[in-house]
Amino acid sequence: MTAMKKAYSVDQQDIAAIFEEIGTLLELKGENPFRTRAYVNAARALEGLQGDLRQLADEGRLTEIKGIGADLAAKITELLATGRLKFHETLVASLPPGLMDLLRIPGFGPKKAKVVYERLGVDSLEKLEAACRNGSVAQLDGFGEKSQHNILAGLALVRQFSSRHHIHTTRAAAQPLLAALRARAGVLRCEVAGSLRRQCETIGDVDFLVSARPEDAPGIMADFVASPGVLSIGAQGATKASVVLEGGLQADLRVVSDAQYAFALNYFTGSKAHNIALRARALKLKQLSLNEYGFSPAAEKEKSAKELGSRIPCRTEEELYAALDLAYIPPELREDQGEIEAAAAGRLPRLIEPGDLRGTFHCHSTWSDGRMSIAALANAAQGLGFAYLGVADHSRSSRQAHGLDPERVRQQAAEVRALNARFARQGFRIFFGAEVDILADGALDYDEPTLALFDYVVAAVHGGFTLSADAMTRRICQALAHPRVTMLAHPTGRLLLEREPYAIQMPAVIAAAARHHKIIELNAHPYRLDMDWRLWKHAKELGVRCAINPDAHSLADLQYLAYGVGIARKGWLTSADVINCLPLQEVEQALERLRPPAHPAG
DNA sequence: GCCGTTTTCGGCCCGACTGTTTTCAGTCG
Repeated sequence: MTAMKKAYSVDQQDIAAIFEEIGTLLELKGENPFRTRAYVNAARALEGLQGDLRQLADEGRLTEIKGIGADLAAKITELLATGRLKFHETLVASLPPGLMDLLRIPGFGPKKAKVVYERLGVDSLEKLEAACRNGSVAQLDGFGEKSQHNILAGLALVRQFSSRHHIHTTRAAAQPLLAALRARAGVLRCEVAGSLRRQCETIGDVDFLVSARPEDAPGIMADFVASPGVLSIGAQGATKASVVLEGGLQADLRVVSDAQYAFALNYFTGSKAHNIALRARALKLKQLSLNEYGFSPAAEKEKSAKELGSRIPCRTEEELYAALDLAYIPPELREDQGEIEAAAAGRLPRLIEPGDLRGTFHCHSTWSDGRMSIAALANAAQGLGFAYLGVADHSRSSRQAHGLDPERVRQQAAEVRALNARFARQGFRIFFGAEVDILADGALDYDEPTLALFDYVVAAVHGGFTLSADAMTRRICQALAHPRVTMLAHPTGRLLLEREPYAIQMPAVIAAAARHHKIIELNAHPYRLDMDWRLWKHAKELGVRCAINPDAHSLADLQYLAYGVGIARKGWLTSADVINCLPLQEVEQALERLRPPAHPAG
């Protein structure tokens, strides 16, 4: 294995975070806003960068990254070489550490933070609260009683809720509101926009978009802010309202005319980076300015599309993209990660859809910690229209999950054989697998004769979390090299949203999977949706196939496959990249190819 | 601080809402 040791453990995500922070700090200091934005833009560029930043730096090609010039290239080089950035440290030291916390308050940005800091010496949430309570904030220029009151309300929210929410809980909260909006008289078209429509793993807030006649808008708005579950109203105007739902989720509603709907849907779906790139394209290609109301001639700034209607009317987003000579770009891809170039060249993939799944793997039965028998799981899979289902119960070291010893594995194998004899007539098959622990030394939890009983083996990490990132990565790569391993389970093992993923080096793991022709599991369980979608794009580029697995313990868990498909779509995956999309016979052949012959008798 | 078919200076996406203002700045998306 190649040495994975690095001089300093900063990667491009760390550098992006530092640039992001520099942007905020410069804003707090009242720096030139365009200089500030340059750092934020550079952070975005680094977050989405495919390939090896260190290699680019070594080859002196950092300035080839859009948004990185000579100055930022030098700062990246300094970070890679020393793990630190003098400029950043000086900047951090020049401001009190608690100042950044103030920005978490809704409606409270860098300019206001700067004022309360310079005029009142407020440099923490606690001091801000005290300053509001003794009335001194309301005395400041540009502030008043209302601002002071809103800051106190915002402080309470910050303390009560964290700022991002899982797609699973967000969709559950959004569903009834969406249904109510669609059912309301006067609502012509209605859709969820924003990061939820883009199928992002975590959601900052929910955006609803409605088209309606102007005279209907106020009533729709009033009903929305009075919906069940609304905790507080942040803003309510003629076309826009913003509320906080129980659980701390923010929900925004925009109402536009039906002629504006396609433009607004596109605009509010984002991402921001995608929107900016689209507008730049409209200006360059058509000399048209694009906003949420339509296209307008760039030369006539004062006459907007809002007043005159769009220069190019579009009823749907398909028409909007066509007006820019682009193929329709699915929401999941709208991250300015090459999708516009691909759409222009007609090279967009046909993304995987939920209906493409023919089966799934990694389901737990009552043999270990699942709640359904194997037969019940198989029936549920048939109910979903699947042609196969892989059972993969825990190996013996996972004692808390009633992992199976070799003797019970043999008993389970017999049950699966008996069931398959019955299911074969219906063209359905149960694949017999196991979720086998990767032990501390990188070895597998069963001996060779036991491993040879399985149709496939899912290797999984369930312990040793105190290992260093390098050691954990080596351990996983070693398991991937094992001939009996078919796929790697929940690679980043993010058990809960609030917890950090295991500190492993995913690019190295993906490279190992490519080297050994192994499959990487895209775990669809909402609390384990793991691997950033950018890594799936990277995996695809290396030809690594994935398996979208529910890690199911109950019937309800099988529904989670939809989340896995969403993440797969964000990673540009097509049905060809996902083994679950193969028909039964081809899966049998594929698993057989990955499976070494059993040892000769003896 | 970046960028360039307007290329080494002078721009940098655009609009709604709020609260403070009497015409606008700040924040947000």
